[in-house]
Amino acid sequence: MGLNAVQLEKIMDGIHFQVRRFDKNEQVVYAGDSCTELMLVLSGSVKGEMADYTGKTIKIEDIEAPRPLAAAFLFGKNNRFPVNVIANEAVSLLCISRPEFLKILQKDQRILTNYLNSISSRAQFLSSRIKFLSFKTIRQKIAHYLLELAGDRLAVVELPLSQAQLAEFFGVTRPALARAMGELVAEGLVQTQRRTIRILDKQKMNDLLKG
Amino acid sequence: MGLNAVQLEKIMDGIHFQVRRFDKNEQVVYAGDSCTELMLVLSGSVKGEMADYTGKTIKIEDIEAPRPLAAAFLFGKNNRFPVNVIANEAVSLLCISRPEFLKILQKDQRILTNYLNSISSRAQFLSSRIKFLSFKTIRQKIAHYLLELAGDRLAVVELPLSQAQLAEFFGVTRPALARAMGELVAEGLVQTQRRTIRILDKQKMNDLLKG
DNA sequence: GCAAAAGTGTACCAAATGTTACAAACCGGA
DNA sequence: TCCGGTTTGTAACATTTGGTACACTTTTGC
Repeated sequence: MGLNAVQLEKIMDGIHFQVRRFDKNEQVVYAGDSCTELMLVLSGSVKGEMADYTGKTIKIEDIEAPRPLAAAFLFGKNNRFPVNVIANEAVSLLCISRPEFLKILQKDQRILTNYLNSISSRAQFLSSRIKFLSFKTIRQKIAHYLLELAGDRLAVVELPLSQAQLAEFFGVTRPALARAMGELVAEGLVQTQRRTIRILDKQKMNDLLKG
Repeated sequence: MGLNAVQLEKIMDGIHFQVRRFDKNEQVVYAGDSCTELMLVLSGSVKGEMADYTGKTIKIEDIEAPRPLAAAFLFGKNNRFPVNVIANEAVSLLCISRPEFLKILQKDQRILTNYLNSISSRAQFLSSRIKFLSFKTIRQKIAHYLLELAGDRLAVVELPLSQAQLAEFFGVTRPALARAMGELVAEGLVQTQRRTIRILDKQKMNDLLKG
């Protein structure tokens, strides 16, 4: 973060790289392709799609400039792309081979730090996601989610997602989520007014997580 | 990987570090502590424990020499240890501050590569674990697990885990796992003889994953 | 201000899994 | 060989969640 053109030019001096352009809907990489280069989205955006077992594809995520593509797969044991990548629009990608990229990392500490931060944050995100998925019941997921959102201080929280989005995030159906929420209300643990939720009994909410 | 004493000495030249020793059962770090140093287990082993919401602690993992401690938390957005770390036995730790460690990474490409590989592999592992957890039914988990184990060629696989261990890995109860397996047998998709499993119909097994 | 769309609360039944219990098959050592 | 512990197979019942449908409320766009 925070590199100007002059600094960039200095860093890229003596580094081999190439810029590739793709048109809208053009396939950038195929799932299973070997991942030997760092690919950076310079302009435009691409989407990662995973081939469903049925053959139909589902979108995993959008990657917009200036983010890297599959940063966790350039290194590590598995060097094959897990997804198909397709251009959302006209897009240009900066491609740098692994050895060249290592040179850059060794040359500039800011880039090294940024890259380490990026993949570390991803590992942390995945880790917290797994912790979340390990809660068995919907009640537990709600309790964990609300307590996290409220922190130590607050008793009233505003949901940042619609019920349907929240249900998808939880990996459950919307009616099931509404039902579980309704039970918590009936038991006097929370009060709800559409997206506004007041936590009445944090102690009991915590108890839910004991399993 | 693959650094001898002379090489190490050369790398560590001019680097500030310290070696700390802990006795058995001594607490090495507290959950919530800020993580500003790389900590490397030189000898002995430590365990990571998470404080349950009940107050009781559960063991997360053992870390033995020569592995690093919480490598994903030295960088990234969240720089606080997620777990308590306690010495399993007399243990010595090599501690290097983040700036000093960055110096090392810039100085030696092998260490840089090793470190990048380590974090990346972890992210990949977590990612595949999430994919696995996202299968809804036990049948799907079994199918995915067996197909992965068998690969393209084999039809007969030997389970490396007991049914109880497998159930825990799947995050389900043992009887439920046995029941689901029994149904697959009844439907003629597999044959089982305790831990030995023959996949009779790979096509149908694949179809299960379509959901 | 009205109509359409989106979001929410609730009910019903079906499907999947957890819980508990017990019997049968295996395995190791005396 | 026999015995005890472990692993595996199975059953009955309770609980949780998914699937679907529908009424109601709120927001959005015209």
